[in-house]
Parts: sequence; C-alpha cells; structure tokens
Amino acid sequence: MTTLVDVAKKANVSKMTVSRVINHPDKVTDELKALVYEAMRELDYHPNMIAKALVDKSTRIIKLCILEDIDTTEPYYMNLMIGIAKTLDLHQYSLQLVTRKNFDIGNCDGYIITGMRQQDVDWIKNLKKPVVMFGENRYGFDYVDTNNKAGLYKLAQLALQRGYEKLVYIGIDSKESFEYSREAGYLQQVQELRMLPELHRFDNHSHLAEEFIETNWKKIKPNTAFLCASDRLAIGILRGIVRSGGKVPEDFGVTGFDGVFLNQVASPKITTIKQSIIEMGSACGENLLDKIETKESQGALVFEPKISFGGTLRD
Amino acid sequence: MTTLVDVAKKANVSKMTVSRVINHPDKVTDELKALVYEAMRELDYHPNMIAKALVDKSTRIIKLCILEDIDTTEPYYMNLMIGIAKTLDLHQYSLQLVTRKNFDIGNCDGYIITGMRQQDVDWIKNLKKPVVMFGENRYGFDYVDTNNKAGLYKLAQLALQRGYEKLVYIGIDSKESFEYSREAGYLQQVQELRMLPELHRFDNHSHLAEEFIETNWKKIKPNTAFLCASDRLAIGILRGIVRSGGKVPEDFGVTGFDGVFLNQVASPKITTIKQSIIEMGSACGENLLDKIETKESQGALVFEPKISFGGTLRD
DNA sequence: GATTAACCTGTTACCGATAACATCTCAGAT
DNA sequence: ATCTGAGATGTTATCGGTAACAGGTTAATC
Repeated sequence: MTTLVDVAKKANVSKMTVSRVINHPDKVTDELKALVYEAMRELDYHPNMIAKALVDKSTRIIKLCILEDIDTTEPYYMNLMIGIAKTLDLHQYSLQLVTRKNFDIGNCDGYIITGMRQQDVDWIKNLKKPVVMFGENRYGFDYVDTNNKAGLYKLAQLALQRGYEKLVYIGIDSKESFEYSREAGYLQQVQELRMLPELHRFDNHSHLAEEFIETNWKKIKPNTAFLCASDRLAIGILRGIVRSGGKVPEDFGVTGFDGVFLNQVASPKITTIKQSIIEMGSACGENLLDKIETKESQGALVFEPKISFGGTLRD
Repeated sequence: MTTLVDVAKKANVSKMTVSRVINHPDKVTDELKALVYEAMRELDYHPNMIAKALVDKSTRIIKLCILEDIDTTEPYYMNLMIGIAKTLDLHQYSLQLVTRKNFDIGNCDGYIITGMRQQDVDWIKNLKKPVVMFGENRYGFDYVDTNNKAGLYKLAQLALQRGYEKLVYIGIDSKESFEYSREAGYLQQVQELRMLPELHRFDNHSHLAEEFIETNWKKIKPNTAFLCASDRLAIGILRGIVRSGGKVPEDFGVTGFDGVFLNQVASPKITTIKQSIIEMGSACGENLLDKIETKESQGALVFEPKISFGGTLRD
C-alpha cells in the first residue's frame, strides 16, 4: 500500500500538502497540485480509509435495518441491497445488515431503515446519526419510495381503459403509509368517475386472497378488475379466479404491485408496477452519504411508477 | 467513547496493561486483570475496531461476491446475507456486496463467494485473502452447502414410499457441482432399485418446465413423480400438470429443492428440501473469520437436508 | 550475598491520516 | 527601507490501539 508519505516523497513536498491536495485543493498552488496528482497517479495511491476514519471518529459503516419479519421479507430487498451496496462501495463505505433479532452494538455513520412501524418512530428519532427511510412515511423522515398513489391511480386508469366495469381494491391489512397511499390512488381514480369503491384488506399472503375469491365467487360478477396492493395478493386472486373457473384476462382483470420477482413465476405474468429497486437503493445510499457529508437534510425522493404489462389485463 | 486510556486511569495501570488484558491475558497478573476488568465494566468499554484495524492493516470488511445474474438471483440470497451479517456483526466486521458489475477496488479481509463458474476459478485462486464458497465445488475451495446428493436421494426415497412407480428427474441445465450432486442422489436411489432413470434438463425457469409437461403430456403416465432440481422448475412442472388436467398429488408427484420462498406462494405447497440458509450463512461467516484469525483452512461444512412436506406428494 | 533468569509492567514508536499551529514568502502600505 | 498581513507550506500532536524494547521485582542458583 502506498501512503501519503510515499506520494509526498515522490512529489518532494510534505505529506500535509498531499493531504491538502485531496481535501482542500484550493489551498494549494496549481504547480504543487500538478506535481502531487502526478505522483498519486504514478504510485496508484488510494487513501487509507481506516486511518481517515480514526481521525474523524467515523466508522464508514452504514446500517441497513430491515424491520419486517424475515418470513414476509420480500425478495426485492435483495435488489435494494445491491443498489445500496453499489453506491456505498463507490464511496468506500460498507454495510451492516440489522434485523430485529440482532439489534445492537457497533457504531455506524448512518442508517437506512425499511419496514418501519409506528412503534419504531421513537427510537428512530433518537438515533444520533443520519437516517434515510426506504418507504414513504408521515413522520418527517427523509425517504426514497415509488409514488404509490400514482401507481394505483395509473393501474386503475389502465383497467378502465381496458374496459373493466368494476374496480375492486385488494389491500394489505396494515397501517403503513404506502398502503394508505395506494388506497388513495385507487380511490381518487374511482371517485373521479363517480364509481362505487370496494375495498378488502388481508394480511399479505396469497392464500388469503385466494380464499376470499373462492368463498365469494358467487357474488363476483364478470368484467371486474382486482387491483391488488402486492404481487402476492395478486397471485392469490389470480389463482382463486382460475380455480373457480373464471377467465383472466377476458372476464376478470388482476393487477399487482412490486414486479421484481413474483410475477416471473406467475402464469400468466401479472400486470404490475415495476419498481427499479436497484436504482432506488442507490438513491438511498447517495441520499444518506450526502447527508453524512453535508449534514443537511436531503428531503424525500419519489420515483415515478412504471407499469409492467403482463397478461392479467385484456388488451 | 471510552478508550484504553480511560480504563487505564480508572484501574491505575498503563494503557498497555489494559491492552494486554484484552489480547494476552496470560501475561498479566490476576490481581491487575481483576482491576482492569472491573474498570472496563464500569466504563462500558468497547475496543475501537478502527484503531485496531489501523495497526494490523486489516479492513474488517468481508466481500460477498454474488456471481450469478441478478435476474436469476434466487431470493434465498437474502437469507444468506442475513446469516452472514449476523456473524459478522458479532465480530464487528462488515459486508460489501459485490456483483459482476461492480467488481473492483477496495481492500478487504476475506471473501464469501457464491455462484462461481468454471471461468472464475483462476481469479479466485489468485485472491490474496481467505475465501469461503457458498455452494459445493470441486476445485478444493472450502465451502458451505447442503448435502445435495443426500437431498435428492431422500426425496426419491420418499416418493417411492408414497407409491409412485416412476421417478423422473428434472434438472437444471448447468455444469455446476450442485447439479451433478443432485443428479447423483437421484441416480443412486433409482439404481439401487434397478429402475430406469429418466432425466431432463432445462434452464432454471418455470415456464420451460411447464412447456415440457404440456408438449409431452400424452406420453406421461399416471403414478409418476417429478423430482426437480429447484422450486422454480417444480412450480413449472406443477402448473403444467394441473393445466393438462392431471391430479397432484393423486396421480402425479412433484418435489423441489430450496424451500425458502417460492413454495410459500405455490398452491399446493411444494414438497421440497428446506435449507436453513440463515444458519448456512452464519456458518460461512464463522468459517471465514476463523480462517482469517487462525490462517488455517477450515474445510468444507455440509448441512444435512431436511424435507419440507407440502402437498405435492400423496400421503 | 551476588548473579542471573524469569516475569511483570511501563515507555516509546508507529500504523496513516488530519487539525492546529508555526514558519516562511512576498506584495502592498507606511 | 521597514512593517504588516495574507497566503502557501511545513511541523507537531493526535486519533486509539499494538509491538518491541526497557526497566524493575522477585526467586532460584552458586
């Protein structure tokens, strides 16, 4: 490993000058700067982050707190992590994964938190390091998320364009903000057209949605589209309809939300909201690192939803 | 943050003595040790890993290299990471996620690698830091994996016990070691009973398996069990059979391999090998950290497979 | 009783960076 | 010509640990 001193010798300056070239380039003359840059290049110098961390009492560690149960952990977290990791690696930060089970020790420079519940608000507010949430919230934390409301609004619109006469919303039985937003998107579209809303909510498990369809099959009329708050629920609805003898997409429409993994294994593929989770993860990372360096809030970052066209809405 | 010096003052010793109590406790008298421990407890002292890392030129970073395409990245990697993270956090290490796309810079103390192909053997052998593979291999790298052969052997045995007369193996069209082992497990069971083996291989996508069933439906006789190398393939087989009008589990059996996530959304649930990926991840971490500290190879660690009973084999 | 060895404990230097302070230079003011 | 001060560069101390060496006791040996 080449160090500051190596570069300094090569450039015939003191190591402090080299340090300044890196951190306060405006305080060094162009002439010396050129020398130093040249030396750095020749020696392929990379700063030792550990030493830097020691002086400024930082850790270069970001904690990713996944507060949801592992059981319900959606596969898209994998993509989230890939996105986060991409940014962090670039800045020589590294990641610690934290779940409710190993929630402890160890310092860090910042947090990315996902799956927050109301009960978590207190301790999160007390954290002494910058925080970015993955997933919208109404407690004033900076966050990165898809525009959930717009997502359901668009899907509802699409279902109408495709000629379905009734829109039923299948939601997740939770008090989280994203759920309210998705419902709001549905309701807005429905109310703009003076239609009667119909909402049902379940825990996010496909078999609950399936049961719902099967037990209520007689009451369900053709030409209905089911707008689901997740791909899991959509898969259940789809299966329920198929089992009951209904035809998708001819007589019934189904849409989901997420579109990372589940719709790959459904057949037909589900028309859903495709979230570019990797990019969103990168955004989380950048947002947080900015915050760490500038010590200023970066605000929320909302991604516009994109529809991924599957085979569960007719053409 | 309390430091060595704080503890030293409190215990009325030099900081070197405190350091020794931590790293070479045999070189300090019991009397002083007691004092120091007492002081450490009172001050809630935790060593600063950054400072330690600076002197021994380590990074406390482990790189997790996921060499598979993100598209085919199975959700179980999430669990793998949780397992790894659990161990690493305990030892104050942290993780960097590396994919083929951001394969670069940054030092580290060791690697956990998964999804290795033949073409990767060379550079992996050239790595200067300890390596543990997740997934069996035949190149002499230490690894952690489920006993793939035993897994398929057991499933085949189970299918026979449940009265299926014909066993068909549906494999993944790849040259990776785990695939050979699963095939070997199937073949061993089949040959022990002098049955005729039948193997088919596809890329690991459910719709390929589904197509296979549908195009060959006429040739497929009842009382056959399909032993699949992955849950994805099993889902495809299952769907193909159901679509073609076959009855599972009455006339046809289906088994998978993995059991982390996919079988949660299948209906009925697939009888599969449940891998405790979280534990395996922890094992990877421990194996690697051992290796880093002792500088000795720790060997392979093979987990015995457990069957997760779903509804795709009859009782 | 002096010598030596074994064993503790403390001192110093260092890992690779940065901040704070010291020094030096040179332009502009007096 | 001397003084002043701004701006550039170098020196020193520091972050929190550890290794290597130095010094001080005590017990065993002659």
